[in-house]
Amino acid sequence: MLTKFEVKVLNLTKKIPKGKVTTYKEIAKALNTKAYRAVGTALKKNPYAKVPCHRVINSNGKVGSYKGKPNSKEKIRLLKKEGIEMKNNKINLKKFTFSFS
DNA sequence: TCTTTACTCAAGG
DNA sequence: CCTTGAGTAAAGA
Repeated sequence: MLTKFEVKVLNLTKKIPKGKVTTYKEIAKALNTKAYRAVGTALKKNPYAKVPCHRVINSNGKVGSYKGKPNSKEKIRLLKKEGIEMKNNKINLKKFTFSFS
């Protein structure tokens, strides 16, 4: 059962274009809320294949967690494959952060 | 840079 | 009601 909040989060996350990444903060902002943590909670609770959770990272440029593990190598590698440049496990937010309108 | 603390809110117990 | 969580920001060391 998905809540309204989760639907919003998933919807936005699905809109993330390839080669781009989004931060939890941006998503929360797009939802007009401050529930940064709730965003992450919603993503982890919804193993929706259509949702590229791996494109959602922390505002500090780190990938944060994925599949319940911090700095998941898979996530990093996948992002890198997407075309995201990285600096010692950190992503260039300035270039690859996608902003919602 | 790292750690601690405070803030915040949804979900689960 | 209390704890947890895929966070963020500010402050201190």
